[in-house]
Amino acid sequence: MIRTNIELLEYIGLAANSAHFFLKEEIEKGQKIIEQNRNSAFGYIIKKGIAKCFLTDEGGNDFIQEFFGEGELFGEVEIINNTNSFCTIQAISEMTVYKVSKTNFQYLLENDKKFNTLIMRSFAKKIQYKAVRHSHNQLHSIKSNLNRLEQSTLGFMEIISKTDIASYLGISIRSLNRILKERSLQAGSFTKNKVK
Amino acid sequence: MIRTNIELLEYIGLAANSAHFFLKEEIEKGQKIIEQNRNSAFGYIIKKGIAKCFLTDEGGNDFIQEFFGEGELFGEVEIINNTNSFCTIQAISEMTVYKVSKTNFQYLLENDKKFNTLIMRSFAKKIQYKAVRHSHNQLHSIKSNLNRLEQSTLGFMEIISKTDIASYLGISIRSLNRILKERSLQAGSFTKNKVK
DNA sequence: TTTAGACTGGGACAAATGTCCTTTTTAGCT
DNA sequence: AGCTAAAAAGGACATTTGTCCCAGTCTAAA
Repeated sequence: MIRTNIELLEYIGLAANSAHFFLKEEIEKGQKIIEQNRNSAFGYIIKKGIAKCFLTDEGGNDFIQEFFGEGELFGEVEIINNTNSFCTIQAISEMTVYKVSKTNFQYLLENDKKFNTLIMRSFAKKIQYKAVRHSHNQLHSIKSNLNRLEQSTLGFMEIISKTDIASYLGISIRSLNRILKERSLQAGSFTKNKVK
Repeated sequence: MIRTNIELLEYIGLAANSAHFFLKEEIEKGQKIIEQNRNSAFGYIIKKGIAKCFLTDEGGNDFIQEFFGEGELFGEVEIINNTNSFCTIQAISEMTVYKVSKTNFQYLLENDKKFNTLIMRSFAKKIQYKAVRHSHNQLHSIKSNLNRLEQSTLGFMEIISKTDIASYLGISIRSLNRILKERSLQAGSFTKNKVK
C-alpha cells in the first residue's frame, strides 16, 4: 500500500513561517534519502513522488515496510528516539521533499500545537497500519496478500517493480511469479480468447 | 518480547494530580480489557502483570502483536485516531492497571508537556519495534524467530503458553512442537545422559 | 547483423509448514 | 491405584514456498 498523509502536506502549505522550517529539495530516482544505521539529521515530508522504506538484515535481504507517497513523513522516529536510522528510504521515482532539521522539528513539536497533533496522528495511524498489515501477512497466503495489496492502490502493479513487490510481501521472486502465472491461467479458464 | 515502559510508569507515580487522572484497577487473569471492534473510552497503563495484544481475522485466527508488561500503554492509538479498537487486550496474569479517560488523556496531551513527550516516545518506540519485528519474522525461519524470542526475555517459555507463542510467531502449534522437538534432539546429540 | 552480458520466467527438486487425525500424557475424581 | 475426560504431542501426508539452475529475451556495443 502507498501511504499518504494529506493533512500534513496541507499544513506545510499553509503554516506561517513554513518556508523557514521546511526546505524543498529535489530527489532523483534511486537516490537513498536516509540509510539504515546511519545518523540522519532531518525529518522529511513528501511533496511529490514515491519512496520505499525498507530494512536490510544481516544476510543482506531487504524487507519493505511501506511505500511512501504524498505527505508521508519519515526520519521522525529517529529524531524522537534519538537513534540512528533503523531503515533505508529510497526514491523509486523522482521526488520533491520538504526537509526539516532535527532542531526545528523538536521546536515545532513543542511550540506548534497543530504540528504536534499532526505528528501524534501520523504515529497512531502508522501503528495501526503496521499492526493490521503484519497480522494479515502472517495469517494469510501469498495469494491473498497479493490481492490485498493490489486492491489497496489503483495500478499498484504497474507503479512498483516485481522485485519490490516481492520484498514487500517478504517472499522470493520465484514465488511471486508462480502466483502471477497461476492466476493468469485461472483467468484463462473463464475467458474465451486466451492468448497462447 | 514483553514490552515495558518504565519511564511512563514512573511519571504516573510522581505526577501531580496523578490520582485524579489515573484510576487504579485490578484485572483478573483471562479478562479482556479492550475488545477488537468495540469502542473503548479509556487508555491504560500497566502497573503490574502481563497482557497479550492480538488481532483476530475473519477466520477467527489470532495473531499476537506484542506482550505488554510494566508501564506499557494501550488504548491510546484508538483515542488519537478516534476509532474503535483494532485489537484485543487480554490479561494473561493477574494485573493492576491505571486507566485514564479519553477526555483526560487528551487534556494531558495538550497541557502536560512531560506527558506529551512520553507518549511521543512511546509511539516512536512502538513503530521501530514493530518494523524490526515484522522484518525479522518475514525474513527468517521459525527456528530463528523462536530463538530470538527466547533471548528477548528471560524465562519467556515458562511465562507464556505454547498456544500464545505460536500465535505470536504466526504459526501452527504443530510447527512449534516440531521445532521444539527437533531442538531437544539436537541438544541430545551433545549430551551423554539424554533421557529417552 | 552478431554477440556478450544482463534480466526474466519458469522447471525440477528440496525444505518448510499446515492439516488432519491418532497416540500419549496429564490431571482430577472415585 | 484405577478410570476417564481433556490437553498436549506427534505421525503421515498435502501444500506452500524456497533454491538452484537453465533457457529465452532483450540491450547495447562492435
